[in-house]
Amino acid sequence: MWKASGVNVFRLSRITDYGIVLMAHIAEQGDGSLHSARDVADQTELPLPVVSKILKSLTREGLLRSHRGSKGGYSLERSAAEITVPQLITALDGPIHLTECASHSGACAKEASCHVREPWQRINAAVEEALARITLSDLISTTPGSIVPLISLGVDTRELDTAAEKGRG
Amino acid sequence: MWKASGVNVFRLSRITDYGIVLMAHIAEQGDGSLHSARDVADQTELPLPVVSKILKSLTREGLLRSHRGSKGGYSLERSAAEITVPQLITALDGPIHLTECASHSGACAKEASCHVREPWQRINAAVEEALARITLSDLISTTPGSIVPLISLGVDTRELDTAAEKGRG
DNA sequence: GATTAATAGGACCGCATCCGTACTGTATGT
DNA sequence: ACATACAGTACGGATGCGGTCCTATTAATC
Repeated sequence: MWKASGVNVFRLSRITDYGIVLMAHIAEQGDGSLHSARDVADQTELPLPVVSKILKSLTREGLLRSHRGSKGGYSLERSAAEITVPQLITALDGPIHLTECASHSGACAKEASCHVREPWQRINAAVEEALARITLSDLISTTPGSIVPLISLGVDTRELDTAAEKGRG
Repeated sequence: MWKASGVNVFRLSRITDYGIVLMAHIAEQGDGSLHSARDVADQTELPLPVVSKILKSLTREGLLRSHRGSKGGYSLERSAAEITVPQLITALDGPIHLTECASHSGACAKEASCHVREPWQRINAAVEEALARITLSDLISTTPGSIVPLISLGVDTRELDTAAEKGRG
């Protein structure tokens, strides 16, 4: 059966997906370590042009510090604990606006007759908040059973499951 | 200056955006009320074909109940308080998987060398959880100052602002 | 100073897919 | 019967992501 839109529209871009992988890789080697785009590409098994492009963007957005010339490379601008997921997303995908009308007033011609604009902004804030509580260092903590990030969110995964059940009727 | 990818990729589809508006409109009239696609389209000032398409999807996903024939229309299958945002998103945009590797193992050929897969799944769950705490009735509550959904999340918006500042360096 | 290695910035295009429309079929009330 | 309204599908245009390539600039090394 068809759906109104695609199969899975609510996603981050592949560039951002890769970007987080790259940042995690760099962070794993220590906050001050230096990495050339080539090295990172080799070790993550991602195409060099893509890696290069992403690292350049992250540098321009202030998340990485670049060192040009021979023996150059990239290092974290701040410590991994100070880099949050929304910062990474914003750097690569642009500001987090789940819908057009969640961003700013004036974006939608139907604003006057629409009663959902302000709630959308709240939803947007809720998502951004949830993500802001997860830092790059959380992403590289290698304790498999750890649910520290979720606990800090006050998350009870049982509720999620329950809601999903109900959603499926 | 260019970016690695577009200006704002992390968004819901327009169909889902509309879908929430439509559901909110229907819910506003009361849980049992009946609405034809034409009426909803007229009142929300959205194109009828689009509205029709979305309502059909929502029906098939179990969020609306349809009544065919003359004097037919759509009504909520459940009360507005029992319909959550992730259910709406899932119905129209498909399951919430922020990235490919957040969905299921085997989707990414680089799984073996990737240390970020499990954290991505946690991020995904965090977002879904945050959204699951917001119901359709929250969206139509017309109390402008209400931050009940945010409070239930334990959200402190000052932290978000601070993080955003830091992100911009 | 020449050379090499590495980042900076941007141009370009194929391809996927979202968005909206149109059309046929089926059910229901008058 | 007829009109109304939903069900399901097919289809095309436009947008923009995903990935590559090229040139300029900067820094270390010999």
